[in-house]
Amino acid sequence: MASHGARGRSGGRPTLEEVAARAGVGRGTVSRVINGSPRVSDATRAAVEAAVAELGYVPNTAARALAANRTDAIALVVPEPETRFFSEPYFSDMLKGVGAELSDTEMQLLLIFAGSDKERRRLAQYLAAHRVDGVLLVSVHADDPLPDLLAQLDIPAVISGPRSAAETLPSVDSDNYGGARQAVEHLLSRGRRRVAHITGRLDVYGAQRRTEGYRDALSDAGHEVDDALIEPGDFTEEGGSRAMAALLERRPDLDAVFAASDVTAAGARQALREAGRRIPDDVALVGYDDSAIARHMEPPLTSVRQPIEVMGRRMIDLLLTEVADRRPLASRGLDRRQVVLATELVPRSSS
Amino acid sequence: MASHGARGRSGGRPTLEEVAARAGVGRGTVSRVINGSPRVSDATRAAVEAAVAELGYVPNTAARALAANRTDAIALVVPEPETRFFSEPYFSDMLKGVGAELSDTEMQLLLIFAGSDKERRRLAQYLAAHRVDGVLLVSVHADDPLPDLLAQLDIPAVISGPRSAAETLPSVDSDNYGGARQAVEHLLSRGRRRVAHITGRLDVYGAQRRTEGYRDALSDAGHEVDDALIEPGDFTEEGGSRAMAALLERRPDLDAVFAASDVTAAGARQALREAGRRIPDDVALVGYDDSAIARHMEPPLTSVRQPIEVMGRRMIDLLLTEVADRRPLASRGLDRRQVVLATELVPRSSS
DNA sequence: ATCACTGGTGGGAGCGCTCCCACAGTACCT
DNA sequence: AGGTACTGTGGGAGCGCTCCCACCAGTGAT
Repeated sequence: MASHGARGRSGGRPTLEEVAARAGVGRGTVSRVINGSPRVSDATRAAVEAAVAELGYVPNTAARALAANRTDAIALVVPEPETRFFSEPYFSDMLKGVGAELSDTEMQLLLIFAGSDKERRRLAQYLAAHRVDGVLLVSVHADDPLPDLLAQLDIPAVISGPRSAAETLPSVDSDNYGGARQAVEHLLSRGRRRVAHITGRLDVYGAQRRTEGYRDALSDAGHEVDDALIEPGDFTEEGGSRAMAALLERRPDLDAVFAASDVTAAGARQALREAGRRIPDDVALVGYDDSAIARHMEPPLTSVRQPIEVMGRRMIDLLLTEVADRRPLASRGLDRRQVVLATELVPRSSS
Repeated sequence: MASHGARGRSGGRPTLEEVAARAGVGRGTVSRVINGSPRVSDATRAAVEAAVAELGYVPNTAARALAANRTDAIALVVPEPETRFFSEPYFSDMLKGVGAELSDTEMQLLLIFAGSDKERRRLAQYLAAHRVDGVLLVSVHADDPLPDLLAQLDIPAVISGPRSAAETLPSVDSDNYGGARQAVEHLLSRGRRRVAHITGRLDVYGAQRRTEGYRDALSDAGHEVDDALIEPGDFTEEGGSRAMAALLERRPDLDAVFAASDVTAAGARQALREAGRRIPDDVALVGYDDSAIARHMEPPLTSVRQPIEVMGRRMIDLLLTEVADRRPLASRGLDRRQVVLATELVPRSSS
């Protein structure tokens, strides 16, 4: 853990100037070495590195930020209360990917919750102060003012889950449409014929796409799409349960359900059980997310897995590119950088 | 969200200087107003505030940090991989308390994971660069070098869960000893006579205290402490299960178990069930933490609840005091600031 | 020998603040 | 009238970097 032996006189930490003196070079040269500029001779570089090691020099971030007008920090903004953040394995996986991708960088990651109004005001203030070089936005609703604020402040941002087909921000998403198709095609291949669908919150673009995937998978397979087999949910367990009850009432002959999330599926399972339907014997059930819930459900739930960790990594990729492009005067806005990652169906005994 | 209307010429954000010019005062005066100094006349203050609002001025944190040698940020350091952090509701509750207590402050909270060696090296570097004014340490093992590093760098720190009775750092903890006593006394009051104990990791001070509480509760009630009824665990489910099996083999007549954590209790329950013992009929079970596991267990688990959110708040209290004391030359080291909070037994049907 | 260059280097200027000293103004004693 | 003690204020001097321009060899072409 570094040598903290020798120190500058004033009892404080050594400065660039002191390193320069010790190495017998100028300030500029030390700065070049520290920042890995190639325009330094090997001998000089070695001398500077020795001085750095001897003094235990660590650059002063504040000074660097002031002089270079950058912070070397990016924020992961979660517009939800802490509680949801922790309960959803989604976030933890994403954070893992983000952390991994960031680990060979100098960038520092800040985690900022903006669930309450108060927290959002603080965040706005924080961003206005340009305390981060870029922002990672997760689970943003279509009408959130945050993306606009960021654009206005000219702060690079990447969003996970575009807000619409016309998303202007760089984004990373999984293939919601394709994932939904996989789920429905799987059910059809198992011989199911009356496949119902409980949607997610339809103000979330990804949820819309899943519903579209459901429709297209059915019609492409030569089935007609029966609107009576579609019931809106809201990604919650209660919503799933309520929707399932409604579907059973309307179409008691259904033999399969594609739920827009695992949590929704858990609610649906509850309603099915109360109605005396067996899973998968009477009704096959497929969820979305492949979360812990899916593995622990009774019976284990077939689900569509998203590569969340990879999504985290790709978001960092995009953001770092954005940040780097911002340094000189880069041309932006034209090339929409939207990444879409493939999903995978994980079959279990619920279907 | 602030007015971002008028701007300084250079296209950039307005500076102190510009605010001063606009308000017709000097730089020093604006600085005083911004920092809430009382040595400013009301008229001047009003003029400055107006200028600030008109220009949408936001102080440059880097400049402030450089000039004032502080960062207005503190770090919550978690020496565990992300995964554990997210799975334990402990952390989420603590974070809630910390966030709440920090919300009427200018302080920014950074969440830093230091589970791997690589991450720890980065953290050391980060701390050496003095990028935070203080550190909150959670779940630190007795032999962790982190506290020493912090002391060496002279960075204020507060620890949750002292490393030993001789802890030198300010700390916040719940009353592990008392909590254990509550658990055992509860079991005795229910008529149990052969109360076993599965310990936590005994290199964790809190776990030791729980075991001491178990012993003292028994002997104070006039029971002899039988070492054959004590089996070491490690806070994990497997550990709990293994320990329970060992106990059953050694003392098949036991009629109650106090487990050092809910997770341990979950493991014990498994082993008891496999041995054909009914809970609570044959064996009563009490856990520790009152986590979600306790509520969802079958049967629901009696457990000892710690006021984790409050602990988070108190940690911030202590840390902010430390940080403030550090500004002038305060006398430290003498008054050990150790906070211990009371626990509460939550009885459920497992006992 | 002269004139380009080019890789390597030193150091001034400045980033936007806070700190602190100096000073004007007023008030209240001797 | 002359001190003494404030309160409120302006502005110089940094904080420790990065940026950039100037400069000094050396090298090869003319």
